Amino acid sequence: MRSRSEEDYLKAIYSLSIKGSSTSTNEIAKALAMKASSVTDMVKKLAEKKWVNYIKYKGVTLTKEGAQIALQIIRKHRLWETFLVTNLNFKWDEVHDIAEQLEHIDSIELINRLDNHLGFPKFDPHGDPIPDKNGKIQDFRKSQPLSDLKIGDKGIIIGVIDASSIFLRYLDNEGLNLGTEIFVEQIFDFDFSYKLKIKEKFLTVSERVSKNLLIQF
Amino acid sequence: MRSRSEEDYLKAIYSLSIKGSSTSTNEIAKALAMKASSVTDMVKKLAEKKWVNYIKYKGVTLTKEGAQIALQIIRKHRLWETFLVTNLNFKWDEVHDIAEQLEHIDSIELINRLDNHLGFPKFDPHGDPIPDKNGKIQDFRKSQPLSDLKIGDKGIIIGVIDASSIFLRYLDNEGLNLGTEIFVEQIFDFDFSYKLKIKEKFLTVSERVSKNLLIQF
DNA sequence: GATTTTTTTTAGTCTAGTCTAAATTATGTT
DNA sequence: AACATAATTTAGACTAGACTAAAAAAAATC
Repeated sequence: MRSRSEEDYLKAIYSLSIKGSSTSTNEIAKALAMKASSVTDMVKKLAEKKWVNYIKYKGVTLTKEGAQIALQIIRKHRLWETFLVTNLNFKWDEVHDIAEQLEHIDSIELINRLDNHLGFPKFDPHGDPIPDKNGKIQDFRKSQPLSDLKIGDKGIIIGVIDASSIFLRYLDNEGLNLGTEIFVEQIFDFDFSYKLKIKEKFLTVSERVSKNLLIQF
Repeated sequence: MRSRSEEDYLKAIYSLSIKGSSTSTNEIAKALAMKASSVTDMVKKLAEKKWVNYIKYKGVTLTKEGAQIALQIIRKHRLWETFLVTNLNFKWDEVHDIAEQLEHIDSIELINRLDNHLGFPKFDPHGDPIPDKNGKIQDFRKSQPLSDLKIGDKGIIIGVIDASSIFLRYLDNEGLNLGTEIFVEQIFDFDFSYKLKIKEKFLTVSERVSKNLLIQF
């Protein structure tokens, strides 16, 4: 069996290793709001259980088994978040702390039934992918029309709904290309036009455009 | 804040004090599968927090506050059990261990929303009463038609669904009165008639009768 | 390449919650 | 009431998981 603490470490290491391959004890300490010395201790224990590879002074990586465990915890976290938002009407920004507790409930049967109950969702309310029971995740993220974003949201353009050449030419002309990162600076109430920030420059687009641009968030 | 361990103790003391008023450390130890010495230690700590009254060698009782906490944990336990059975289709005998974990999730908002989502049930799938958010419990238990009982179940007759005089006369004639204790000896598959044991005597009633007799279990 | 700074580990301490074994108190029996 | 037995508490030890302070290693700077 795994302690709650061990699970927290594995999850943190997983998240950190998305960026770089190897993770330092210091980074883990920062992520978990702990001291580096505590991390060293725990990492040794995790290494003994074959959940991480650890070389003194050289950092930590997850083993296959460790990554699998981390993915299952993330699966639980995201399924619970989905449950809280879709069934209990929480706002998506209120659910993190509760899911942080629920993710440690130990029952595979429970989580599979919850998954089924929710209709096997592929993404959680934040748009993050939910690993399936084998730990597989869909590595593309959910997209939504720009018109669904709110002030302060950001994302990357990954597609269009209206694929007419006239629209595509317009986008090209304005510098709105696949992969362009946008930030919603302002939304004007009177006509729902969007003021976007793109690489330190500003651009305002109409409501019509906002409804036809797909944003990965 | 309360530790999981403290909560387990309070809940155990509450359950034990339903029977007698004061509870011994030994009883608590038995209930929690621990040693009496461990219980003594914890009980002292609970006394310091004013959750129990404790006099050396004389036993333990819950304070008002301690009882209130225990009731809230029981509330969580029974609401989660209800959720597991009614929303996730678990059998009523599969849910205890999972609810034992879920009852420690710390969020009042969560449990109130769950309560609302389930339609403010007054009894859990085992027929045990669910305390409301103020800790109030309905002290009569749920009733159900005899036809919902299984072999080996027992209960007391507390009412009828069909209140026609012809049915009531039939019951009276057969000795089936309010307060009569019945035991389900057998259920015949071919016509769903019920063989009941009543004070060492046997009586078989039809499916029709079984659907109209309310049993408190 | 030597030295300083930063990162990481080691060594020792602390707390919560458990245990065992011994001591103490209460209870039951004659 | 005295003694035997049972229940309870105390004393001391252990583990997990955290911490602080000091030592050691790695990285950065000159």
